[in-house]
Amino acid sequence: MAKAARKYLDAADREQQILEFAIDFVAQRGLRFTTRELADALGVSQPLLYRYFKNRDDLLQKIYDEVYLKRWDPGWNELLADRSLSIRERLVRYLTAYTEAILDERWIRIFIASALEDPQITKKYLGLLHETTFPLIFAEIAVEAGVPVPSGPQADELALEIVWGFHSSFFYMGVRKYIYRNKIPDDLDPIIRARVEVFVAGLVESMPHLGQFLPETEVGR
Amino acid sequence: MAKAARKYLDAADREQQILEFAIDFVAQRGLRFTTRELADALGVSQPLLYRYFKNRDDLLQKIYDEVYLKRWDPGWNELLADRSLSIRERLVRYLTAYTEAILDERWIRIFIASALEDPQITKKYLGLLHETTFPLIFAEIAVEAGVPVPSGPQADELALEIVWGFHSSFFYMGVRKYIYRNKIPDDLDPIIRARVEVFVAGLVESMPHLGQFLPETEVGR
DNA sequence: CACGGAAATTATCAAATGATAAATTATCAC
DNA sequence: GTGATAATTTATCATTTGATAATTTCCGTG
Repeated sequence: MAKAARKYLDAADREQQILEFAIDFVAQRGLRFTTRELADALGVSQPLLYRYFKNRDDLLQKIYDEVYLKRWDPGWNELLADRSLSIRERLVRYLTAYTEAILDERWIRIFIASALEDPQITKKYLGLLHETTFPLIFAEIAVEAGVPVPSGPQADELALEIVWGFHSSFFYMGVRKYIYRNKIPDDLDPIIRARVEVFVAGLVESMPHLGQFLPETEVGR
Repeated sequence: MAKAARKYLDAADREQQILEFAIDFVAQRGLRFTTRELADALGVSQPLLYRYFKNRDDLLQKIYDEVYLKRWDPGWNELLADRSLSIRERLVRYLTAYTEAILDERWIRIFIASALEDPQITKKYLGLLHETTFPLIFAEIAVEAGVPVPSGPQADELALEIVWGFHSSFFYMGVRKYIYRNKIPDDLDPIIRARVEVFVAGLVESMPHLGQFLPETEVGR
């Protein structure tokens, strides 16, 4: 309350306030915003932004850092590896946590907008999925299916693609909601459970025969 | 050759040339391009653009029309309904054609950029999928599974979500390639076949039990 | 080959924009 | 309360930008 009445904020508070506001603002308006639009919407003068941020790009960089950092929970991979739970249950819990983290207007819109502008910005985040989470999911389902994880570059690639397809469908719900502005169901739990069921059942069923989809090159090796 | 040497093109030719060039240009630079950048890159003067396009927004609108129109083949739905082929084969053929149509840098990047700017632009295209193609796919797999298509709003929604998840994974390959700039496999055929196999097998297997994922409300009705 | 009309460029504007410097106002310590 | 200090605003610039008007260049036709 004392803070709210003040006109002159402490530098640290003002910087944080601008940053938080800018995140929402940029999520709505996209990267074409002007510094004046932002300052007007926040109710401060435009040059004030330059007291806290070196320039427009510096502000954007801070926005990216703030949005992307601290959304990734390293505990997720441990959860996926915890064999005291069924693989279906692990996937449901992981995806529930994951969708909760990313189904956020600011996260989705800034993620896509920044990737469109410069793919480097999102590279680190995507690498985490691609190199750690996806192989783990595939391997755990292989255990469930009772077959050895297929090896070889072609088989690895196919496995990754299968998991990509599954996993991306959850991110894509965010795209549908916050970019296409489609309605998506309020309660995601049944959808997560149904998709997990379809995916695990299908992959357990077909994993023994996935080799048939590989090019011949690897067969004789 | 006669056309190539001319400095003063026919109005219709010049308009087409600018439009084609602008599509590539906007796909790369995004919507933040300036009219001068565009004109310079094409090698004409900036005011020339205003001879052919009323203003910047008019050019953008023409770009959207050109990119979105004529990419949708109405024959796709007929193909999906053709029971002389197995459902797996139909899906493989449909998805092969579909991915070929949309795995295009200009299409993907302009689609996402325009949706980010104004979701109205992509609404018609998405409606086609949501209202026609998706229910059809689900119904055909129900036939394959030998069960009646579940009915009721909750069941419809769940069915749509399941197909959304599957179908979007192909569009998402375009996002990965042209927005994230990730490498994706050159040969998509094995991936399409494997994903179709996993999906159909999983859905056939689990469709009889999908009711368990519905909220209780519908059970007693 | 000249001449008329269409196509294109040059010149130019007013508004918008990122950024800086100078002046002003609030807040705190004493 | 008063003055020092930090926070904020006002004033201002140089560029950039979308758009228009005036001028010039090309090209087919008689």
